[in-house]
Amino acid sequence: MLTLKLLREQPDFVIERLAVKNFDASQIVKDILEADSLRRASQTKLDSTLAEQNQKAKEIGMLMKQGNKEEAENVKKLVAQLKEQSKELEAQMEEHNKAMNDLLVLLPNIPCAQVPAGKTAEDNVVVREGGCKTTLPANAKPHWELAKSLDIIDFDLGVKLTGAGFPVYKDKGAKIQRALISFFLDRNTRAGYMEVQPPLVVNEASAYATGQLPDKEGQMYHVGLDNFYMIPTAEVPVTNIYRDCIVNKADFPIKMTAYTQCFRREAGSYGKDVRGLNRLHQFDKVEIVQLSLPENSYEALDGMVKHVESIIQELELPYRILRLCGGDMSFTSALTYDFEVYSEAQQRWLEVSSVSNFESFQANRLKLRYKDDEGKTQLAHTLNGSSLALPRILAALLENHQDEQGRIHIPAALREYTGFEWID
RNA sequence: GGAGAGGUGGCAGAGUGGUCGAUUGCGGCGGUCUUGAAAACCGUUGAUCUGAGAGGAUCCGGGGGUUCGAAUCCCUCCCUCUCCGCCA
Repeated sequence: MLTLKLLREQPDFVIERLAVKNFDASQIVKDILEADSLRRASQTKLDSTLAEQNQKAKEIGMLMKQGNKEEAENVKKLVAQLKEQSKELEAQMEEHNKAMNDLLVLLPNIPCAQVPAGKTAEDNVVVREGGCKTTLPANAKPHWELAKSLDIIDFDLGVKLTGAGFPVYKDKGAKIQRALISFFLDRNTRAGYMEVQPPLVVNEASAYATGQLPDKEGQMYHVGLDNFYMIPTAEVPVTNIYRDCIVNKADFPIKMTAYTQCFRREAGSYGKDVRGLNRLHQFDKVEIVQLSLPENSYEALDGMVKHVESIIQELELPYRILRLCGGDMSFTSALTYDFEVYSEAQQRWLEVSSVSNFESFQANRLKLRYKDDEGKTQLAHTLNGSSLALPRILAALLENHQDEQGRIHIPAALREYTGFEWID
């Protein structure tokens, strides 16, 4: 959520920047400012009415003590009138307040200056490419075929147990999952991220604070009996650790990493883009989260990008880093870098990580703040990224490290975790 | 699942109808002392909204009610803890 302060002080700037996200904010901004001034006007009136009530109440107390009952009764009548007025004013104020908030949540985060204009994924800017170019055998297969022939991931069995999008990992398939999780967590903690193990279901307040509610309700699994939501990403519980907190300035940056399973309903998805491991209802991901002072958040973002890059390099995968254009960015992000790994077998780039700076957009809803040097409360910045998501990394490993016999060669960095060099 | 207790400022913990936004302790910050630190002592220290400011308003789990006046009384919902039961 954008801050009201920004909208009040620089409405034209907000409109101009949101245009980069192809969002026409002019009407909404105008309506918000109007609701805001109505709200303030009614609050001022309400406050002075209440102040008068408070004063009269004290007066009555004094009169009662002095035994001046008659006068006290007169004042009581006055207060009764004021009370009616204030009830009306309060209702007015709440109405304007609600109108304002309803509009406020419609505005996406403003993209930072580095965000390129553009409408679709085509307009994203390639920052750099790297990693090991692989030359695949002529008979290279997509990962779902490899997984089947090696019998390490059983999609059909998952359908039997649960449904599509819930694969069963078997044998070395299960082992490599565990290896990847440990490998990622170790790399992250080595880079200064504290490992946390949060709950996999959260309450409404948490889902609201990171922005999954109210608008993305249909994308989460909901445990109706207890009104819990299954987390779509570790970002939700981990970022919420600092909900409603005023953090000591000296404690920044706060760096956390968490492995969790993630649950996404992915309603409406279909087709070849979702084949195999490309899109699942339940998947494993290791997330990194940073809470930062505003002045340091872009430096922190660069650090996260370099960190994720180093892990992909260790996995010997061909990759590229994209700076997302305005049209392809998420609602909440101010700047996003996507990592993609090339799948020769599928002839396309697969997104394996997305690293974003949300500036104060998330912190505003979270009420995550710190005291600046003047003792004023300020919103912190939040950032997060996958480091990394398992299914697509596994898909990329299978496809890029296959040989002509359909065996998979495990990259050196992973072998101490897997305990084997080949999946065959 | 059954029974009971309770939700107050960063934490602990008083407060049961009016001068309570709230005693006190710890922690934090500033100072005195010290070569420096500790200890001791002194001072200071909640958030949000509103206002140019002085100030004003709101907040004692959430919502509603009683009252001229509620942290305090009533209703309701939520949550936490303890004991019993069940159990990885």
